[in-house]
Amino acid sequence: MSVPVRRRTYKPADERKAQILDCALRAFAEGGYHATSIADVCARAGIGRATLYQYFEDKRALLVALTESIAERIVAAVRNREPLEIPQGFRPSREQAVSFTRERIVTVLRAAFGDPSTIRLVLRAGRGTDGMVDTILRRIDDVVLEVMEADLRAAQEAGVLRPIDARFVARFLLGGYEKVLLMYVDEDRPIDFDRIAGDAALLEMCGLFKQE
Amino acid sequence: MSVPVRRRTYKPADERKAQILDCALRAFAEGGYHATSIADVCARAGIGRATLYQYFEDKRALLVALTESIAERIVAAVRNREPLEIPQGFRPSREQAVSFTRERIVTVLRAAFGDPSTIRLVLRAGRGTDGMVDTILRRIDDVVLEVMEADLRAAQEAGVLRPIDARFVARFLLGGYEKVLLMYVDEDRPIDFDRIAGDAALLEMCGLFKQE
Amino acid sequence: MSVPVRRRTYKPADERKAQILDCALRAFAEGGYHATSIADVCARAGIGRATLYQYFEDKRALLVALTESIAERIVAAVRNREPLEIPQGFRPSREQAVSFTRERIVTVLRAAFGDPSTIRLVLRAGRGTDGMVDTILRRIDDVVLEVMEADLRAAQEAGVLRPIDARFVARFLLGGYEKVLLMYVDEDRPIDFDRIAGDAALLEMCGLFKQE
Amino acid sequence: MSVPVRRRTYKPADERKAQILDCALRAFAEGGYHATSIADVCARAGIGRATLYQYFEDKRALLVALTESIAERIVAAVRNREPLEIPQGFRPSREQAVSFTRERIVTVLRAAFGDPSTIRLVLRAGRGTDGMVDTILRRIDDVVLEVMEADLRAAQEAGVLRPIDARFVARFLLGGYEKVLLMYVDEDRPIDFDRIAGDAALLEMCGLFKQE
DNA sequence: GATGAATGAGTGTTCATTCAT
DNA sequence: TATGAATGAACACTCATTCAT
Repeated sequence: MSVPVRRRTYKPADERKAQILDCALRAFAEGGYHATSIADVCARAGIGRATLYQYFEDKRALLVALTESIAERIVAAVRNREPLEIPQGFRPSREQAVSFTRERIVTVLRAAFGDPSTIRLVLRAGRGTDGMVDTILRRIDDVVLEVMEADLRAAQEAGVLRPIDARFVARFLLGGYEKVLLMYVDEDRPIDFDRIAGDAALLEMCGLFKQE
Repeated sequence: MSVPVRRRTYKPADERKAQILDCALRAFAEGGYHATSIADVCARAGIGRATLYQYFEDKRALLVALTESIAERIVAAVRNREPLEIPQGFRPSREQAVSFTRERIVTVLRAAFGDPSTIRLVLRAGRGTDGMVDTILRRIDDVVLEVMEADLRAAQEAGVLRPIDARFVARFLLGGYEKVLLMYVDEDRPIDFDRIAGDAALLEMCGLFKQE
Repeated sequence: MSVPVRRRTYKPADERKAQILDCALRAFAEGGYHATSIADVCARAGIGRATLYQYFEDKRALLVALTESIAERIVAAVRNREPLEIPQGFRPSREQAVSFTRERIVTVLRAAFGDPSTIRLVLRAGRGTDGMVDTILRRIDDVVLEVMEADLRAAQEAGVLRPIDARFVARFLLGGYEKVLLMYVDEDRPIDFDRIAGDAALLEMCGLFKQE
Repeated sequence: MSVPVRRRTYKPADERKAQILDCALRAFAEGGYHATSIADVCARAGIGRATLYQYFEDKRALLVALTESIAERIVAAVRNREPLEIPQGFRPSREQAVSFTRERIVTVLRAAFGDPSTIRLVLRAGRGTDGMVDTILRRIDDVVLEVMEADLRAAQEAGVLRPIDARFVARFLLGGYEKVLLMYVDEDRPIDFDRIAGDAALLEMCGLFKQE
């Protein structure tokens, strides 16, 4: 029956800012951007509503900053990978190709989509809320697609992969990963990156059709 | 400087209802559910705001009805397909498998996602707006996945396809199609179903790895 | 102890708009623009807060519209006067000049500043609240000064009045009237236009210096 | 992109207080009381917001103190004048009267309204913001009117001036001076006290009516 | 069947002000 | 003395929704 008294807490500015971003991420991911009020975010952070406005212009700016920070992380993770180098005349076996692909996939997925809130925000909650945010999300897409395409092209040029339109394939595969990740997230199951990468690698490399 | 005078128009109830649904679809698809106001929808339909409430309980109900109607269409389209029947001992060639797959894909895509507004609504605008709507969208997903899985299982049992987890594969492929469709829609290009189906069929069946 | 239940009332749009303007005038005049909340204005009008926003963009627009409407009234009143025509060679006596001046003054004051709320708004509450409002208030000033100057010039050219800078004199006299009006208003006394005009006319025409 | 780093500065208490008052005067005069935030004032003074509260209770108290200090200055200036003494039976010529009046006017105006910020604050920005402030402003008015009236009465009793209601005349003239000063200030022109006093003295003493 | 007018409930946002250092 | 950080209290404003015609 008593109002929960919250003691004023103090933090250095950057810690507080980071904390707010973190709370916002979880709040937006769980409830969606529109359904989440500034009050919700602040309650999570244990701060007054006005405090949030010391760090972010407005609600929109909060989402933009949040998305931006995620984008940076993902872009860094993705770009950090060694570029694919296929030695002149190298002819991997099917098993080698599958296993190699699996490794590459699992690394990126883990780095970029390690936590469920990020997945939800990037693939759902953020989409269509605001022009600026969409732009940032598209940038993420573009960067991820770019490295996927680069990989594909390199392998195609080395004669290892079939020459299907790399742009198309990259899109298609990314869509596949996203859908599968969302499945885990929606069902609230811990994401089994190894399994996903294993199945996907096999599918990507060898297709479904069973010969002889 | 003058308010555009709108003459009062009369229509039979079901026509009006259909018209409102149509306007709502386009409005929601273009601007997103939250960013679209009842006033926007009514303006498109050339009716007063109060009129809409004669046909729909509230904004949410409007979206639900809209999604429901789309769900019905898609479910019908998807279920309408002949179930996949593979004659005992039939061994198709790779070319046959690819071409057959292409046909099945193109049919479903056309039926289910023939128009861009539907794609936008089902894959974006609707998601995460409301529990009921999400349920319906999940139903669409489930139905589509169900037939895809059924196909896969049948072909696996007939020994034609590799035994990768059918549930996973169905998800993955559906995700791929969705992402590619969204690409077209986002870039405002007419969707080239044949091309998509062609590339996807090859990828699905044969994978990327090139054997000599 | 019971919440005062207010029945919803209906009015044609222009009546409501006029009523809101009227309530706003009184509210702003009494409490000042900033200290008056939208809720105050609405309470006076017996309407819900949202209703006000059907008629005015925002609080600022309300004040602008209000000032504009007052400006129109004053400008009309002031411009409506017969222009001063002094017949060639006419030499009025001092008494004639004073009495004539008194008449002109009383007419304009009555027309322009007939009610205390208007005086308060124009001379106080409106000033310095907003660029647009200030512009309108300046327009009122300009128009009033313009006709005062015109009168002065005409009389100076006819040789009836002393050639003191007409622009200066107009300002100075207007300032005098305003200050006196505010005195009445501040002391909440009914304004005695005849007395004001009488004293002012004598002062203006004959000055203080007593010649025997 | 970088926040302007402000080094912490230290000052003796009364200097700081005076400095804050000075900054507040200019800030309020330029932007008006309500539109000026505490932050604005502090930015001008180059101090943190919390520092201001070491010197003034609150925003209102700041304005009160400011107005008070101005009031003191004006009251002192006005009261400092020699009281008007007219020798028994002295009959000044018109020219003497005008010239004498001019001198008295120019002295007071210079002393009381020497700087534009003060004019703006006293005649505009301060008005109607707060009961206490209004009281102080009224005190200024009263004191100024009091000496004007005293002058007038003395001269009337000496038979030099026409017996028009002294209270009214004082108001009227003060209003005139104020309006003219504001004109200069609004147009951002340096105030030409001599010219004002010259024209006003002539007008006051002799009126507009031209006798041959 | 249609709608102009009215509104409650809610949200984002601001700003003067306080606390802890 | 000075201030960065935190905040309550207030307020403007929006929008889905309802009422009376």
